[in-house]
Amino acid sequence: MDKYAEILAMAKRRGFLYPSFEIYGGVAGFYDYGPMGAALKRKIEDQWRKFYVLGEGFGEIMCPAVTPEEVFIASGHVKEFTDFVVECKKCQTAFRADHLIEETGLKIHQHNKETMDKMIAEAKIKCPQCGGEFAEAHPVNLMFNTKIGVGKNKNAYLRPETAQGMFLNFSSLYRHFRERLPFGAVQLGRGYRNEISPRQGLIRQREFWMAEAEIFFDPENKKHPRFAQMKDVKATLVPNTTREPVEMTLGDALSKGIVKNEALAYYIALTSKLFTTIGIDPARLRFRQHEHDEMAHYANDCWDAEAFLDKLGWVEITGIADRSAYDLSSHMKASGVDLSAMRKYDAPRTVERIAVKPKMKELGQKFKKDAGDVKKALESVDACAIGPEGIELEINGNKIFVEKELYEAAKVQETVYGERFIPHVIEPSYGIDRIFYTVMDHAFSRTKNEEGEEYTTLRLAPVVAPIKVGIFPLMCKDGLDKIAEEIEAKLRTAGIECQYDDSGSIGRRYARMDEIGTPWCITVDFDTLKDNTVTVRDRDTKEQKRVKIEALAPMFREKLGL
RNA sequence: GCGGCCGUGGUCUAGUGGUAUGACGUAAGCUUCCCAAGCUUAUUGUCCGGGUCCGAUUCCCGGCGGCCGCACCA
Repeated sequence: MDKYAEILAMAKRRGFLYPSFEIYGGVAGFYDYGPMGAALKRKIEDQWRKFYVLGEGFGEIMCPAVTPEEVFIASGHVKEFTDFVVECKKCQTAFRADHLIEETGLKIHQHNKETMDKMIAEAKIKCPQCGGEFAEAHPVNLMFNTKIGVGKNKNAYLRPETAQGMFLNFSSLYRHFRERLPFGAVQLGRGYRNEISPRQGLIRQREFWMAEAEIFFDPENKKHPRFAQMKDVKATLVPNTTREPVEMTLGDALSKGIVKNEALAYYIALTSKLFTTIGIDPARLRFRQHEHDEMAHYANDCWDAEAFLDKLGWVEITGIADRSAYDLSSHMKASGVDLSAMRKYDAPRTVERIAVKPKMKELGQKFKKDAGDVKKALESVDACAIGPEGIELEINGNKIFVEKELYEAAKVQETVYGERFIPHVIEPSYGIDRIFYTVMDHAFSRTKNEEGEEYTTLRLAPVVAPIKVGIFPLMCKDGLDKIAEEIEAKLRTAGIECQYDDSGSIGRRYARMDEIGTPWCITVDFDTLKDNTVTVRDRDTKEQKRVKIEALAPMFREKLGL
């Protein structure tokens, strides 16, 4: 068995992961977290919250997964998540229609079935594999489709990312954070993608957990107020220019222009620190800049955190993207709601501008029910758009001309306190399940004991270990088990997860704890009866030392930083 | 989605047209037991559906799942 298979077998045996719906044959792309897995996952999430909510002071929000269609039309996901696929009639190989067409040098102006079929037919594109004819294109959308309500219902999708929730609530969040940038909102929840063929276990699921932060910046100032604290953090960077890994501090990366702005650099450093804290091996972690054609439809720069996994190679576990103003602009346009922020001037400014005052009586007679829209458009028209004979406007997609008799244009003086702009967004987006698997993979260690048997230890960082302490009576005799049970109760009261075990030999019990990554084990032995001490055994060094029972809870709390 | 290989207790595995082997694990007990010791006892299985057959875990078909390759992975 390879290490990947070993980890999955162990994960199932020890209660970390179960294939979902197993008694009905299972469904690919879904996993259940067992008691150990759910605990480990939650502890990873807790550390993430410690960095983003406690450390950064961001606000955690929770939004529905079921999302009406217009949100994803505006965000671009309906279009970008739909691929047209064609299959060869002869050899059945499937290709993306747009890729085939673009390879011939043609440009696609409309992403629909008719255009794709027509272009493939006209360009006489044949199967690159066998030269066969293609069948008609069919759409493949990666979002789960559903309906809201019965009868007159509304099209909806399960969200493929949690980010949209932060954008939709931008105005409320902006007010919540007292209208000062930068601020961040975060969300930890499930996302859904109807993958065509999910494989590789937790790495590509159809329902998965993500932890996303959207930090809103003034585009003129993508500086991070606490960058000084991060400038000496080292990370392995792979820029898209050289494509060579280099280890350097984020301060250097920024001054050399490898990372474009302070905000991106800050979150690369923060991610590196978070991952080290939860036990990801820095030697198997790198940050790779996306190639220009690799970037998502919304991103203008992106660095992926990639972890090296046994068998799978380098796998993306986090994306840190500069989404610029893409999302807020799109939603502003689609919803008609203002999602801008205000950049206040140090002192109010007096400006002179030409204001257009519509004459409503004439306007009403000419434009009837459109008059209201015309009035709005006139009032916000730019001075340079005013022609000698009138103003050309676009109302609901129609070009109209407003003669100069229908309004008055006059210079006015106004006090302006600032200017409005659409904030830019830096988005660190963490794939929790992938991080979970990385933590398992990097902690998993196999050695041979003296008898040459394979021995598994999960070297989890104590902060994320599901069980912190195993408690064993050496034997169930002379009240040793009673004492052990009392210690268990005491540690639980002190907030330390522990597990009592009196089954099998002492070595077997250590082995069980080692396999689920428990960092410490306590053994109550016959000396305990004499001097009230127990042995505390360390998972990684296997060293034992005697500790007074009363000293146990404070000692573990200190080790765990509680 | 397509093609290839595969599917036996919780895990790994033997084997078979006549209800299935072993190991590990797990549980109870014995053993002053500190790194999967030993002994006794218990425990659970042929992925699902259909077909052929007196009889299918085995042969055939379909589904589901896994692995590999192609495609996909904003």
